[in-house]
Formats: sequence, structure tokens, C-alpha cells
Amino acid sequence: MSSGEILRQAEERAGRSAPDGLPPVVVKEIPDATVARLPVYLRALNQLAEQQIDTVSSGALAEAAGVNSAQLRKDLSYLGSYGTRGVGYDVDYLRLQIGREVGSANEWPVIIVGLGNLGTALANYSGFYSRGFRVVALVDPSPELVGVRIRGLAISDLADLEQVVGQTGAAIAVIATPAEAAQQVADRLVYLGVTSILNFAPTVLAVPEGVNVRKVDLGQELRILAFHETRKIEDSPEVLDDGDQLAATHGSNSRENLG
Amino acid sequence: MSSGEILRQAEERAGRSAPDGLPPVVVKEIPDATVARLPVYLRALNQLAEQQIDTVSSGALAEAAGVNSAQLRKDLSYLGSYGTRGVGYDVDYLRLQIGREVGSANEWPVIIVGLGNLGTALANYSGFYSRGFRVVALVDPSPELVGVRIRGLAISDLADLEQVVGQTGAAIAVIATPAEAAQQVADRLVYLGVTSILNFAPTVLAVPEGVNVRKVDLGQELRILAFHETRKIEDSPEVLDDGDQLAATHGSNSRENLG
DNA sequence: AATTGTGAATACTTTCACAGCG
DNA sequence: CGCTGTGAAAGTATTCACAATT
Repeated sequence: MSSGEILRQAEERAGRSAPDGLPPVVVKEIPDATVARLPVYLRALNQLAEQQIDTVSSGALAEAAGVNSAQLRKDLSYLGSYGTRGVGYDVDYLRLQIGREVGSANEWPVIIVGLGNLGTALANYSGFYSRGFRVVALVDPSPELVGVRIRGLAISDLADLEQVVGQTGAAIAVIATPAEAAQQVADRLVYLGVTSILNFAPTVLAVPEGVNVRKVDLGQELRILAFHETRKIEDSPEVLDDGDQLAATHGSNSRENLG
Repeated sequence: MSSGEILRQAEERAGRSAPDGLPPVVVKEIPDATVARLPVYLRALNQLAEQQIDTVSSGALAEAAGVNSAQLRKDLSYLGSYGTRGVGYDVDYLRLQIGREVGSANEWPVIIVGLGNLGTALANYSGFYSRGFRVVALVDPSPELVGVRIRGLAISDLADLEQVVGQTGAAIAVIATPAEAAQQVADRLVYLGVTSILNFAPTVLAVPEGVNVRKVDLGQELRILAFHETRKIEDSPEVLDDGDQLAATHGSNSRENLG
């Protein structure tokens, strides 16, 4: 099946914004940056719920999530008006709404391709199973691995990828192969109908429009940190003592940004 | 406690493990977004070098890195003018320059705290060792793990964190503990002079200014993908009217952006 | 009185487009 | 001529600040 039909509206929105009239089904465009933060809010809300807190202000929630409160309100405003002025947000209700938006209502089947060190760790990672995701297949080409069970799930042969995707109906795949294999695996996955890929292989994947790729690259993250370390060393050849010029007064949250 | 003091300790340590008297005076501020892409360019350049390609145009390199060529040129321009007009960039020279900027010249000692599934996978991950990083210590509080060797390196007790950081001089730490422990571990690391943290625990870390944190959260990445999947499903089955599906602009760059 | 929701202002990022150079 | 380097334009994202609302 081609991803052609699925991808239509992806780009369409950029062109024009609708007037004020709200149709029954609101398909408002949510900024990427906001989407990336929704899971953070969800996590913070879950923590609050555990502590039996049932109402929270934008300020408090923003602090828990490590963002500016105006940003939090603006982000939430893209989902709708779920707060109460003068009061705040109902924790459970907001949880429900964000969860719905992020798709926690469904149980997403996920397949993992590549069961080296990292893939195996991911297969064992209980966080996957916790909310909304279920690892339904493990795939690797290596004969020593095929058949091995991890958490009760047997590893399938990469040659059988078609059946695996077909039977599980997975739309989300995790690629944890070596860099060399990643593009080819991605091509096959996309061809078989997978439309979201989480890529751990240290390579840039080319995929057709309509397919979403998120990349996690450990080496890259470390290099970014190393860059900052280099700067710290260069910038302060010798450090003065406790003269804290600006540090103290930015009373608010001292989070750095992760851009 | 003042962050000035923390920084002083850190720089003292790091200074000792970086015996480079580097002449360059890069005064210009490099945007965060650019910094995050430098490792991507570096990887692409390394691949080109392997293929014995010694000159590359911004267009070709941009394609390999999955970005727009103007963006690539602008990014590189923050480092200096390393290209030749009418020709392109010398692969080796550019590699050297970016590598220097990203700190590949040094060997960064890294410690990993938390050796569950993920931490163990990270400790085994050879990508760490390849360029510029060396795992110099593994730390975990659990008695069954202390003393266990991974790739020849014995796991140290979390109680001995102070000695571990002191002896290794690590300025970069990876946190792969459960969420509950992460903040406390981070506090101790920062206190001991660590100024860069790669956080795999699903929680927001609060750190003083001057400490860099990068976060990798698998569940979060999956939720972002699930969000897009949800949208695809909502948007696609009933394509009502709006016969303008065939957007005029097709076939351009097929990369999505990674937020 | 407190807090949301949001236009307007600001800051940052990407892309365009072309002058300048080899 | 081809390709870099970069101002200027366009596009996004964040923050401010306040009117609206409970």
C-alpha cells in the first residue's frame, strides 16, 4: 500500500489559516515544538495524579515540566480551552485530553529491528510497555539470534519482515541496526506500510513524505555536550572566585535549553 | 551552594585532561541549532573520507546530512571561512575544523551511572569509544552489580562516587538510573564537578546554570510518533471534499524535521 | 483575587538570492 | 562559470503583558 493517500494534508496547512468558525472536528495545526513537549506535560501530570493532586496552575505545571508558564498555556491552548480561569487545570481531565492527543488511548504495536546490545536493551525496556506501546515483534537477520526469546517474544528473521509487519499491523518501528543496514531496513519498512520510525542507527534516513522519523543518536548527544565543555574551558581561562555576577538573580527555573 | 564554585572545580579538572594550548579565538556565538547539527556534518564528512572523496560542495554535503544547502553554508560560516568559492570544501580540512570545534581533539572521559538494561547496553556500546569518548567508570548502588566487569571495567559503588569522579576527572556523565534516583544522582554529580549530563531517565532534571543537560527519552520519542500516527489516522480515512490534494509543489526534499 | 487564554513583541531559525571570489 | 559566504526576508518559537473569566 502506498503512503500516498495517507500523506496528503501534511504540508497543506502551511498555506492558509482558517477563519474563526469552529467546525465540529477541530483539526488545528499544532506546532512541532509543542508536540514535542506534550509528552513532558503528560508525565508531569501523571506524577501529580500519583500525589493525589487534582488541580494545578499553569505556573506549577510549568515548573514541573521545566518550561515557562506562558509557553505551557500557549501549548495547551492549541489543544483547546481545558483550564478554568482563576483556578487552573483539572489534572485528570487534562491528562485525559493530552493522552488522547498523543494517542495513549490506543495501544500502539511496535516492532524492533536489530537486536544487538541496544536493540536488546530496548526490547527489555519496560518503559515501552507501560503506556500505550507494546513490542509485538523483534526482527534480526542473524541466525544465532533468530528464535531467541526476549521477554517471551521470539526473534523473527529479517527475511520474514513482510509477514511480521503484515501480521502485527505495526505502524511504528524502531531501528537499532548498524548504520550500514539502516537505510535498507527503513526502505523495506516504509514499503510495507510503516509510517513512523524511531532511528537509533547513526545515519540520516531518507524517507518519503508522510513518514515520520525521530532520531536518537548517543554519539551525537555526547558531541554536543563535548562542544559545550570545550567552550567552557576556552571561555574561562582562569576563573575568579565566588563573585557570582548574574547567577543568583534569575530566580526562576535554571533549566538550560535542550534545543 | 554557588554555581561559581562548581564551575571552578569542573574547569580545574577538565583543564588538566585537555592539555591543548589552542590558539584560535572563536569569539562568535554559535547558535544552538547549529551546534546540534555539527556532529551530523562530521559524520557525513567521515563517510566521504572513507570513500576517498576529498572535496565536497555544500549541496552534496547538505544532502548527505539531510539539510538545506544554504543552512549548511550558514552553519559552517559560524566556524570560519573554510570553503573555496567555485570549488567546495576540503573534506579532511573541514573534518579537522569541525572536529576541533566539537572537541574530538580531546578524549573525553565519561562515566555511566545506573547499569540496568539500558546502562549496560550503553556501557557495551562501542560507538562511545570510537571517537573522542572513553567510558572510564561505571557506577551503580546495587550490591549484585558492584564489582561486575563490563568490557573489562568493574562497576563501582555509587557510594564511592566522589572518588570515582575525582580519580577519572570526568566532566561528562550519563545517567541511566530509574527516574526516582536521577535528580539525586545529578545533584551529586554536579556537586562533584560534572558539568555535562546525558540523561536517559524519564524525568526533568533541575541543574544550576553552567551545567548542560541533554535528554534522551524513548517513551517520549514514541509518543511524538504516536501523535503523528494519530493525526494520520484522523485525517486520512474520510477525505471529504477539497479536491486540491495534488499539491503543485512535489518532489522537493523529502526530509521531515526532527524538532 | 487568581489564573487562564491570547494578541503583540521579541527572539531565534531557516531559506532566499545574489554579490564576490577562485 | 560554479560555488561560497552572507545580508535580507520569511518563517517559527518563545515570552510578555493584559483583558477576559471564574
